[in-house]
Amino acid sequence: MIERERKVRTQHVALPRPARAPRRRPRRMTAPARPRLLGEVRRAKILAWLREEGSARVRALADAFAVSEVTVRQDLEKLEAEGHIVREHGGAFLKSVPQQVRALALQHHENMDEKRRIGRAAAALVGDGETIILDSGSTTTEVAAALIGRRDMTVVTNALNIALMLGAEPGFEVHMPGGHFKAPTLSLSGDRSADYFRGLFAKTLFLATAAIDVEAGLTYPALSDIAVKRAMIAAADRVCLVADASKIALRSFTALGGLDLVHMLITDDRIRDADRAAIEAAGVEVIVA
Amino acid sequence: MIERERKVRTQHVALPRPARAPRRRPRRMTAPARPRLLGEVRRAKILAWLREEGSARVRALADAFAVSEVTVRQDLEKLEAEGHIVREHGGAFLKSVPQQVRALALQHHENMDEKRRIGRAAAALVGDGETIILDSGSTTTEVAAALIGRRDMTVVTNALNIALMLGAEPGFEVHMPGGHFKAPTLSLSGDRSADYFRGLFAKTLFLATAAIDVEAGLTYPALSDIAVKRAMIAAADRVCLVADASKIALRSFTALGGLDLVHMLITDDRIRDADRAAIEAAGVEVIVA
DNA sequence: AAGCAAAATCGAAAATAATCGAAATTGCGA
DNA sequence: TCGCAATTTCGATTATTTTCGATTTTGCTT
Repeated sequence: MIERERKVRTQHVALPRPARAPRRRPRRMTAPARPRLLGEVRRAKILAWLREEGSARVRALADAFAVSEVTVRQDLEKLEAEGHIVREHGGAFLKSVPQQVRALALQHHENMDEKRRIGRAAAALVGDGETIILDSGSTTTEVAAALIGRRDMTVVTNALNIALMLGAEPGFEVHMPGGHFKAPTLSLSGDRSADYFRGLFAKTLFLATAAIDVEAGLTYPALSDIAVKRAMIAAADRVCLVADASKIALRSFTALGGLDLVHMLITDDRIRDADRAAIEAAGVEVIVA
Repeated sequence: MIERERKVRTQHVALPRPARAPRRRPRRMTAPARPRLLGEVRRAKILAWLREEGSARVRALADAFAVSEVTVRQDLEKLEAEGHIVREHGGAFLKSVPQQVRALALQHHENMDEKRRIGRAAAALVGDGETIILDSGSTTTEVAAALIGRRDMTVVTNALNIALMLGAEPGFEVHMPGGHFKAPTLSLSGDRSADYFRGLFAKTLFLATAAIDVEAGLTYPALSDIAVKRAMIAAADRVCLVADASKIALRSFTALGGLDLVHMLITDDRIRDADRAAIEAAGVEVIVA
């Protein structure tokens, strides 16, 4: 064990330096705009850590990246200035409006683990800078949560909780259709909602559903949602259904339409082989998260 | 009196696990099993605990997070000040959902007492069964809070927090215009918001403002709100401005129009006599809450 | 009800930990 | 070698948490 003596001046020569390779960098004719990007890399990693953990302590970060706590503090200061994080005495954390808002959606706390996986898989289909439409629902809320950290996204959603979650994030533009507010789903619906989507185009729609059935197609408990969902489908290039496996081979009250309306389904691994085969036979790409 | 073992400070100095980075760890004899949580994170976890259990005792929280009971109390005090919980002798419990949503309106926790009085006075102008329009803002949020308990109300609002508050109440129909979501005010704005009000009529509009001035009229910090507010005004029979006295005789960035747009102003008793006289001379009925 | 003891809270000083400012040091490229 | 900018060091400052005694509340017994 190395004795931690503070007065030794030449201590640094013995320090382990895992990051730096002794290889010489080839000389460049054009000087790069940023001579040092090591700092940027570290900051990006700190941000990644924060997105994973939610918060970080200055000392832990200093240890992890083998830099002084002062440097970490400067990094955090920069990240804070960019609006990504909030700094506090012992470290920093992400603005967790999302956490708070996620708890707002009262019902449907079942299958959360599957829904989270589906959300991550769905988010992987979206690239930075795209425009997407997010339906309301607990699964689509998880899609929204998984999108946090993206840049230059434009999101259109009829779900108030999703708007609140993403609207506070830097790099997100959030738009909502108007309509009649329904408390159980925290969503807007009605004819006026549908009108909003006229003349609007998005790359991908993540659609929620109450029940999927090969014969009945997509069915919903309430009539009023149907118009909005039709309008959303019409406005999107690609329709991606997100639904956990418990909804497959069920029927609800009113039908939106057949499976030919959607291009892909993201679900979890509890889907039965027979169902999967039938859905794929209907021309829908099935992704198991 | 039971002596609890709290003062055990110096236990084993040498941990069996060899430290990966022997960089520098200046005198830390007492290594807590888990690094202490960030204050904000701890408060978030307390909130999560409360959402799970419904209530919590100070002693249990102190044990769970390995902090003193005083610290827990301070945390609870903070959470109470933010409007999330209600504190009582042995611990704390969660507020009702509408009350929590009220706390969502992030900024402007100033002059809350005046705003609450203004809200109550404004609500007194509204009868059961009427249709009203509620602008976004902290004062209009108080109007909404004061309306809770009414029957057969129809409310049109561009404020997400108001929609969430009232939408869950029985006896309330809530509609929202579409538009671009702005996080600081939790509101929707833009041209599409304005379009929504076309062909819509309401008895009373409760309008918020950033600044009132007899000469400059009503002024706002952002241009994008103006269109929505104009449309709201056009859709309402009676326009009722709600603003605490600190906003009187100020000017903001862009003008909506003169005081002739509004029929009444509800404010608090800090309004100066001269201002009141000037506003009344402009044809606006002034109500002091 | 009234009284009493245990438990919980409050206020403020003390202890601990983290931050800030500014000078000194280092790494890297010209 | 120099220069620049990122990083570190160190003392002073600031924020947070704990300690401790006084006070209030609660729960129980009479």
